[in-house]
Parts: sequence; C-alpha cells; structure tokens
Amino acid sequence: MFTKEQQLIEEKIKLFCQANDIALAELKWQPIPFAGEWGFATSFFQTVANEAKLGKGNKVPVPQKAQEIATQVAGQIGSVDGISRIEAVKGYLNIYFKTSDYAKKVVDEVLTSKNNFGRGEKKSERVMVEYAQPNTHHSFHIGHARNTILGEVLARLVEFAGYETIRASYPGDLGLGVITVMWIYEKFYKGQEPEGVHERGQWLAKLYVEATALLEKKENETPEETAKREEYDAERREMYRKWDAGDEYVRNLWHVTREWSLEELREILRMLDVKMDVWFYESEADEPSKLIVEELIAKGIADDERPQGGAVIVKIDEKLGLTKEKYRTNVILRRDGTTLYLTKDLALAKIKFEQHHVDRSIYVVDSRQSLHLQQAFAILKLWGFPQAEKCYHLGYGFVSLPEGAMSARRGRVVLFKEVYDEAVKRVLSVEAEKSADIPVAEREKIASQIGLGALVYSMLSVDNNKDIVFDINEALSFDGRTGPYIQNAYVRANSILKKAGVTSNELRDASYDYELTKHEIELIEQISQFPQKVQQAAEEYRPLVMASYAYDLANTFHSFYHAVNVMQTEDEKTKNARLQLVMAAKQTIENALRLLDIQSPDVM
RNA sequence: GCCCUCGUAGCUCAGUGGAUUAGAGCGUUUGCUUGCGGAGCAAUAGGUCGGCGGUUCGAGUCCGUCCGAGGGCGCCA
Repeated sequence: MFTKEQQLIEEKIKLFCQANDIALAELKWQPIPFAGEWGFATSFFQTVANEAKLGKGNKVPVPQKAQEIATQVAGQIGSVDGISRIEAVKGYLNIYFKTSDYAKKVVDEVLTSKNNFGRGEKKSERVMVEYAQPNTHHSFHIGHARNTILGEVLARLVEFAGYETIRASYPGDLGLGVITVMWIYEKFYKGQEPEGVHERGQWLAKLYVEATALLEKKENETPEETAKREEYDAERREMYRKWDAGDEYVRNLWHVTREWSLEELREILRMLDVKMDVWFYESEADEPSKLIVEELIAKGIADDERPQGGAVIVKIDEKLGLTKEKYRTNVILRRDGTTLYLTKDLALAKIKFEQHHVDRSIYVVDSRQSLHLQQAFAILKLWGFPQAEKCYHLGYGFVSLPEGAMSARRGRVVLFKEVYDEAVKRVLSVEAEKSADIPVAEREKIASQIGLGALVYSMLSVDNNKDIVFDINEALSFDGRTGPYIQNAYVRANSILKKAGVTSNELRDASYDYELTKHEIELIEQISQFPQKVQQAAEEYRPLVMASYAYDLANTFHSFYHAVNVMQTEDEKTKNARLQLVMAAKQTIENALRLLDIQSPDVM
C-alpha cells in the first residue's frame, strides 16, 4: 500500500551508503513489530557482517555497529511525505506512517471493495484441486470430512488469490469392497431400500460390515462354517467376474446401489456448500488406463514381464537415471491384465491435462499415499507431460478415534452426519437458553451454521500434516479458539451496526485524526493484513494460515468491542469513524470466514 | 534395511533465520451485575523449544548425529 514511500527511502539509503563507502547488503523490508504505530523497517546486520568479512572496520560487535549505521541513515533521510517519523533502534531503521492516513486508507479500501476485499490480482494459471474421493457403497465419515473441508478451503483460497480454479471429485466406485456390498444386498436384502438419503447411505455401510463378517476367516471355524464362507466368497468373485464382463444385470445393480451412495455424497457436499465442477469416477478411468499401459510399453517406459509370468512394471528410478532408491519400481498392470490404482491415476491425470488444460494440479489425499503419488507424478514426467512438475500432493494426517483407527470393515467409524446432528442439537440447547428472542423457526438454520462452524474450524485449526484423534467434545466446543467464537465477533459487529441503523450503502467520509485508542489501532492493523494472508495461505497451500488469521482478527475485535463503546461515543465525527471501522471489521471477518467455508449468521 | 512426517506449557496446538521476558486455546487461580447480547473481556501461574555437535553477526527455525512416536515401501486403495 505504501510502496512509493518505501522506494523513495530505499534510494536515499543507497545514496548514503555510496557516499560513505559502505557495502550495503540487499535491503529486506518488513513491518515493524506492531506496537501501536504502523511502519516498515530494515536492519543493517547483514551489511555490517559483510563489512567485517571484508576486513573493514575495527572489532566493534555487529549489533552495535548496525545501530551506528542505522542512526546515521536516520539522520540523513530528512522528511518524507506521508511519513511521520524515522528512528534507529537496535540496528533497525524504523519508518513510521502518519497514523490517521494509514487508518483511513485501510478502512476505505475495505468499504469500497466489500466482498472482494483481499482478492488477489487475476493470474493466468489454471489450477485444479482434486478432493472428496470417498468410496461408494460406504457412508461418509469424519475422515472424508477432513479431506473435503481441506480441499474446499484450499480451492476457495486459490480462487480468491486470483487463479482460475476447477474443483474435482473422484469417487472410488469399483473394486472388491463395492462388489462385497452388492453381493450381500443381492443375497439377503434384495428389493429393500430404506427411505431417506442418509439412511440409505448408512444402510449400505452396515451391509458392508455384515458382509465382511460373513466373508472373513474366523479362528476355530467348524468345517461347515468354512464351507459356507468359501461358498459366499465364490459367489462374490463370480459377481465381480460378471461385473468385469459387463453383465447387464450386475451392471444395473451396480448403477442403482452406486446412485444411493452418490446421492448421499451430493447431499453432504450441499450441506458443506461445495460445488464441484468436475466428477471423475474410478470406473471411467479403468478402460482408458489400459491403453496407457500399452503406450508406456511401446515407448519403453514400462517393462512387460507377462511373458515370464509377471506383471507390467515401471522401474521408475532406473528410467529417471537415479542411482539411489527413491521412487522404486511399481506395477501398473497385474499379471491377469487388470488395472491398479496407480494405472487409473495416470489416466485421470491425462484427462486433467488434455481435456481440462490445467497448468497445475493439486491432489488432496491422505499423506500415507505420498509414495504412491510421487510415483504417479514421476511416471507422468517420464511419459512427457510438462505439467507433471506442477502436480502437488497436499497430504494430511489421518483422523482416528480415541479407541484406535477407524475401520469401515468393522463398522468402527464416526459418520459425518452423526456429528452434524449432534452439533445442531447442542447449539439448539444453547440457543434455547441464550437466544430466547430469536424465533424458533430461525434457530434451526442458525444452529446448522454454528454447528458446522465449530466442526469445520476444528478440522482447519490444526496443520494438515498432523494426525487428528477425533474427540466430539473438542470438535463441537463453542468456547475459545473455535468457529463460533469467530462467528460471535461477526454477530457483535452486526449488532452494533443494526442498533446504529447504518448500512454499508451509506458511506460517509470518515477521518481518523482524533486520538485513536490502542484497540482501534490494533483492529485496523489486523484488517490490513488480510490480503497478504490470502496470498500466503494460497501460495503455501495452507488453510491453517487463514484459520489462524480469522481467530486473531476476531480476538482483536472482541477486545475492541469490550474496550470501546461505539454507540456511546459522544463526538459525532468520532462515532462515525468508529462505525465505519466496525463495518470494515465485519466485512473482513465475513470474507475470512467465507474462505474457511464457514457461514456468518447475523444473530446467534 | 530404505524413505516420509513429527517431538515447543499439565493437555491440544501456533510459531520454517532476525527486535529485551518463545505465543494461543483448554484446564488452574482471580476479577468484570446499571453499557453495542458474557458463545465475551481482563488478569494469573505454567516451557533446559527431545539430547549432543555444527553453520551463522544472529538458530525453536538451517545442517549432521543420536533418542523417541507414527506412517510408507512392485500385482490393496
């Protein structure tokens, strides 16, 4: 915002150093650690260290010498427009802005940009974010929720930072797990179908558990039990064979049951306000991926060991000319000619690059699949895709339960919908106590917004590479560093504006030339940081950066709210300026929450 | 055996080279009843940043090594 002043001063420093024969190191500007006044600073430690290496100067300690230079420079700069003062402190040169100018600039920018405050300049790259890859014929659990929330927030950040963004979902709709559910349905539950989208999805998950129990080898089986189990397994394998051969009946059964799962997935995405641009299905990648195997063999990238009774493999390290083991060797086609996960990922990447013309592709996938994805990217590179260099795996730690890892097979999972229902229930009970004035009809909607706010924020407030042990009481806490805490700051800002009867449309000119309190200054400081936080979070692929910022902003607002009573401000001009500051804070909180996929209720 | 991630306050986590005392939340102890809704504010106690060595003017942050935890490693996804 103040690059002109910065450049001017930089010139003056360079001139001074030339005149005094000082070998100035590169000037790195940074904000002054905030203590009530805005400004930017640079240090002279590097310059002094360089001088010392050249054998110049006597043996004065570095910090002391840096301070000497800073003091001399400060004395030389003189007055600069928009700059209130310049000082030398501990080897740093601090340059302060005029407080009232800075404050007005920040607030005005928010109020004119509104929803777009913080949006980055349009960039030419097209980015695809792939997330939400649950298996069908199961139900959506909180592990899937972490994946989906991370992916969606990343997509929002990248988009708001200025990139053209495509959201892609990739459900796993084939494999033995899927067939297992179809088998038990066909055998014991044919014709049944629970009412309700979630009920149907959850029912399929129950069938999977039941089927697994029937098909798993048990200890101390009687011969009859063994025979029964083997009979079931043969039936299941026969069904898989028929599916693979395109048997009309089995394919139809597959379509119908798959749709039950997808309906539930679409409903959950709707609840999370996720709008997918592209749907890839694992089943659709199967056939194209076989052609890719042929191509890779023809190009000499893959080795066909089938004639020797083996599979089709890619010796990745060898082909890349690496001597140390890194990507190893992997199979891309089984000896029986069927494809693997890796094979399908190659086909999917080809579609992303050739049909969607993406320049950059982000995979939001469990970090345990890191090697797998690195292998896939390496093969894409061998294959010759320039975008392979721009494939990025955003890994995240897995979500487990206090009693151990989740297991769909054993039915040991916590479903997203269960947690959501519990969240709404808990918020409603708080509302009944604290928000008796809100009409009951409205409370349900607010409860959903707050409940999801708590859940979503709990997933975002931990860095993505950390594992989470899911504790529902922590996830649904409403106190302290939580989603509702941030939403409450928004509600309070809204409440002030409502009482004052001002809307964002009537923008009166405000000036901040009165003596600002510490709390006003800190609030302005937080607001001003939003645009750079957007860029940082998007460039580093780190939703946590935005989650932390949103909390800090809300925290600063709560302190301001408590310390400065806007409505009781006597001086009209000051009151007007404060109302506009509240409006700017409200807008910034709303923008930050939107990026975090959390809604901003007007009351709560 | 090789590779990846992690080790910071009692607990859960921020902080990826720069400014006297390393920051939050929960939990602890204690204040805030006439005020824009207390899902809040203010204060309090609590840390050899896993150990050792190195690079640097400067290291929780970079490098090496050791210890500890979790994860991955050619026909699962």
